[in-house]
Amino acid sequence: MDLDARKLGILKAIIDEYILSASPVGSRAISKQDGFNLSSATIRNEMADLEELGYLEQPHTSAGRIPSDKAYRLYVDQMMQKAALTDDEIKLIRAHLTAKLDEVEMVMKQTAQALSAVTHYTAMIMPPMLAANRLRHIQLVPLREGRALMVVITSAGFAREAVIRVPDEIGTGELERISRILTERLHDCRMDQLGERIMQDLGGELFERRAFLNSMVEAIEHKMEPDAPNVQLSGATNMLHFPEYSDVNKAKMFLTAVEGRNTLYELLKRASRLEFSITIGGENENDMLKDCSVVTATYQIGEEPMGSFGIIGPTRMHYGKVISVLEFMSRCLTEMLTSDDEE
Amino acid sequence: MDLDARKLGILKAIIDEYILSASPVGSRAISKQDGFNLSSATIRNEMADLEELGYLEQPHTSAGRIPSDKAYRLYVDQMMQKAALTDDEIKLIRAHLTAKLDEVEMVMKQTAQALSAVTHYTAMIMPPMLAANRLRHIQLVPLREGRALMVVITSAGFAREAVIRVPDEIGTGELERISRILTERLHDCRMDQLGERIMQDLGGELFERRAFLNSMVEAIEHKMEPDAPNVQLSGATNMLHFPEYSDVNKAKMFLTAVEGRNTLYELLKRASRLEFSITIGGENENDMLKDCSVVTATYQIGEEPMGSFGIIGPTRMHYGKVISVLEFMSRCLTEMLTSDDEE
DNA sequence: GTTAGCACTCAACGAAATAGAGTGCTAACA
DNA sequence: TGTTAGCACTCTATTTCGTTGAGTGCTAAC
Repeated sequence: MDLDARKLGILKAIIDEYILSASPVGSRAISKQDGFNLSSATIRNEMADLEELGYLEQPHTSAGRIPSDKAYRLYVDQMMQKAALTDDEIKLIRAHLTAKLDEVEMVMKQTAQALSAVTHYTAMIMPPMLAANRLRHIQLVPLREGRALMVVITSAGFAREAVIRVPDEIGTGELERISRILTERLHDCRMDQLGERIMQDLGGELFERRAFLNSMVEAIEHKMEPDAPNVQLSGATNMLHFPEYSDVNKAKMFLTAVEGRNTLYELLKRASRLEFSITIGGENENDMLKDCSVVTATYQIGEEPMGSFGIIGPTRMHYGKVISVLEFMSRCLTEMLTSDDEE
Repeated sequence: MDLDARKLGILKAIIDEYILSASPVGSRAISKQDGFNLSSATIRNEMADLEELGYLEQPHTSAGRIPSDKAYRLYVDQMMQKAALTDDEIKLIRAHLTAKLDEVEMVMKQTAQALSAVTHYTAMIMPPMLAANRLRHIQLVPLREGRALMVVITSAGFAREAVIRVPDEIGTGELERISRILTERLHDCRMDQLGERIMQDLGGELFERRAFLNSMVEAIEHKMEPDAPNVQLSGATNMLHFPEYSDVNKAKMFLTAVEGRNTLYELLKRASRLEFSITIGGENENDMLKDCSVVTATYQIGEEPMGSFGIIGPTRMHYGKVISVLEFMSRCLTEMLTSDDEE
């Protein structure tokens, strides 16, 4: 028994239908569709075959069939057409993004909102990883009693702050001097090499400040990698509109899983290695997401991949549309973050 | 007919019971309690009176009674005892807050999490309003092509960044000079008076930079007030545990209302005027929150009120505990943000 | 003023009946 | 050999209806 063209066609029709209706698809519904001039009985035979092959499942004897994860995988890999964005959708996205966004955090928030608004699924995005950025400026500003605020600014215009301890013997003037020397010497140094460079280059001139520089490096390194709490989430409640989540307990499970950002953080971190990824139902490592599909993409600054973002929805997701939206958004983001109009 | 001591006692017993059980309280349940040596029939008579007075409601004829908003108001104003925090609760809060929190945003996040974890309700917090802070440092860092990153640092150690346009004729050296002059002259100026001061004081020395300074002031003012998207939220899904929200639609309504932060922002902004506030059910202006109670408090830096935070829960909320938790948290936050150990 | 007693109400629960969608199989057909 | 009509069968979802039990309101007696 083989997956011939007709079986494929029927499977595609079933998946398309199920994505819309969310309820098991019967043989009659398919046989009535244009294109197949087959009776429901014939479709039934084919459906039985497809079930045996693992592409369809039957919730119970007298129900229609629903696609399995395996079917979605086939669908995504071979059968699906991308759905171009409508003008309205593009407008909606632009409306979220064109407002003057001068903070990255705002860009992240707006992106997540745009994604969830346009797809009606749940959107998530991880802020940029700054490892590949280059240093532009370091400034130490004294606060009260042995503390200073260190501000580090990168080539792409990101700023990171941290409060650090300052040994008593370092005064305001000295902080200023250290700032100036570091800014001068480390200009254009990759952020993830800052540690080595500070330690190597500056042995001479700032030798007696070794310990202090060490604590600065530590603070910088800590701030460059985004953390779980920095993951932006939007539209988690969208899931409640889907019949899959009409059961309060399922909804609770899902919402609890995404509310603590750790799950999403892991997801996005792994996803940042691939330009694009689709994970369907059981393919997810996280048990909480066994009924969900996750589609992710990445954005860049210049040529350098900076972070990832994505959509979580029911396995019965409108993949074609989601993929198009993410591709579009990836271009938008890369453009926004790369252009000079952005922080 | 009057609210005598016995009626008050019975009302309190009913409210206490209902807060625990969430289901209508019958006369027998009260008459069996120690303290009242009254038969259920007597209680029934009193309950009928209390209903007539507007303190109790009956979902249907043969059900027990539930407290009205008016009853909760009376309860909160006159009858309730504060519930001291248990050691475990204090530990839980400290566990969230003692981790080295060097960014305000992290403090906000952790506070919200601690509040929702310890109360099992939904917590929200608004980041500090910096109007009353004083300027500590201004730094302009050139980015590419006519842009600079402006970093403003305040006395309490907060930093705000904004990308601003720089006229072509202003070079790197000039940016440095402007930074230095502004930092010197405006040192310790209240953030909300920065605009006037810049414009008045510096007419002479930086006269030809008037337009540029103007755009700086504008950017600063924009960044000092927290925005709706900055409101931190935690534990929204906690509400799903309560029988009040076992209906998916109610849950959806609530979650949608809090997901868009605007509602909460309005709530907290209004709340920041009062040191403490309790709003019960229908007292809420927002229709979405007619079934909820909102309890808010404020935190300070030094003597200056900085922002507000609060709890949203069902009207059947454990007010005594929530109030204690918020009072405790208010002290914690004020201490954290005031002490030198904080950004 | 308090209480026992009783008839009454109403939501909640569960069993039984019904409807309807859909299947699998068989036999006939092209 | 693939396709189709027909039919018995299965199983869920929905409705109906009786039952249960918590709780009330009222009355009459204490």
